[in-house]
Amino acid sequence: MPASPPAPADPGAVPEVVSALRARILDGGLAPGDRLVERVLVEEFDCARHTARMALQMLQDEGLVAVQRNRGATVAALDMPRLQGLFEVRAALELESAHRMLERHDGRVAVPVHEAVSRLDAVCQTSRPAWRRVVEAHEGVHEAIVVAGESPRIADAYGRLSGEIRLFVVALRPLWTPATMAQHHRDLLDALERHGPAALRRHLDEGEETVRRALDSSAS
Amino acid sequence: MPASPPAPADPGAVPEVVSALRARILDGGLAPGDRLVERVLVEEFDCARHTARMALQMLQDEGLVAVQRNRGATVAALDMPRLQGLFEVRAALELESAHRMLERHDGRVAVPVHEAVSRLDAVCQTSRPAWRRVVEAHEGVHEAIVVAGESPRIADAYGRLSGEIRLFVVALRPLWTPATMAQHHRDLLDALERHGPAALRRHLDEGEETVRRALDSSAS
DNA sequence: CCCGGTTCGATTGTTGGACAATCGGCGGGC
DNA sequence: GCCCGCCGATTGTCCAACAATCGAACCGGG
Repeated sequence: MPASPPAPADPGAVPEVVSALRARILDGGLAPGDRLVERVLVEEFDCARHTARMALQMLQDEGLVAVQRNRGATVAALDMPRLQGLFEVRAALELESAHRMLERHDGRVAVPVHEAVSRLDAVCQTSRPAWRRVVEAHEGVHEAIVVAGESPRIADAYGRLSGEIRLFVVALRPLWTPATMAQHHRDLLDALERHGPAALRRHLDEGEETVRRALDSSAS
Repeated sequence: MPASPPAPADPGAVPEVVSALRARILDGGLAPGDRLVERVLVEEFDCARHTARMALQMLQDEGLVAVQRNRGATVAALDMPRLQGLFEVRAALELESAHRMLERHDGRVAVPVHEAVSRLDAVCQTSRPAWRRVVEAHEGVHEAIVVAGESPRIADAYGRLSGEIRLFVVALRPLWTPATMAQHHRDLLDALERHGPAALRRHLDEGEETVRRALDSSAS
């Protein structure tokens, strides 16, 4: 008998559908506004309708799809109110995390956060980096800050936002070069140790404002 | 035809079960740790198993029940790690709300918050007030702060915590008299205008510490 | 007496199929 | 031209079943 069971520890059918759909949404295979009809999902993933329903429910909790009673589910639309609301919650969670991190490390930024910024830097310095890699490294920075706050529950809450956040950060592509991205986050570390969590607030506000312009121009 | 349809606008079977169960949990009809067996719920509420399942799912999102894969659902236990995690997220949301409120009102506390504190005061000054009323008025104060932050999405996130918060606040009963409750929140308003959101942090820390002592003594 | 493996019942996860309720659009009637 | 009622499509709920999984009781050996 093999010591390690070859079975990949089946987590159930629902998570399967959830992650498949999530991947498709984040990769752009499904555009915001697209309808998600249960019958189609059933054929697509060869599962029962209840399974598809449950999956849609989970994705709604993640903010990636919007379901309206008796009216079906659609891929979440990226409009201005959503952007603002998302960044408000994000600010609340990240600022508290930063506060906790700085409080625990005597006002210094934790090592993993420095490492994450370095990785972002490295990715951005390669010639013509894939934007996807940039986005992932960028996520790593903010996630590192949240984790450094040492509150598993805040980290959980933030994790449920991450998909939705990515949806918007990819919209930064036309306006931010990898170089600006890297520069902004190097600056952030300095400012954090110098001015405290308020620096992170300014950083997030800048990001939101930029996404806002990106949405404005793409909506026109 | 009557102008107003007598039909109470059936919101569906799931919300029915959800609110019934929520009420029972918050009123103490169901104790933390009690098992919630799907079959029993089906008989109890005369609904399909999937409906009960969905309801449990929703209540899990609210933090009132814990479901473990293949192991069923139980009423959420009030242990120390949960208390800490809950108050961490709560602090993040309330502090950001307070910050936004103060920023918008030139450093002053918004009127609805004053009114909420007055209501709490009034309830606490009646002779032998029902603790339930005190808890509700107390909730009103913190909810008013969150609403004054003028971020619907933060308010939503906070709303999903409110049931869980109430579970712990009722535990304050043995340690806080209505008088202390009222005093603490009158002081909070002063401190908020004087020292900013940091005052709210101290307020929440005190509350958490008190609940902690209550849990300690009740666990012994 | 204690310990390990085994069996068994209870409960959950998933599936399939069925039906009523609801929504949006289409066409007919005024 | 506008309003109203019908119709297809889709969702919400229910019923019934089966496999997978877990916990606990059970049992035999040390």
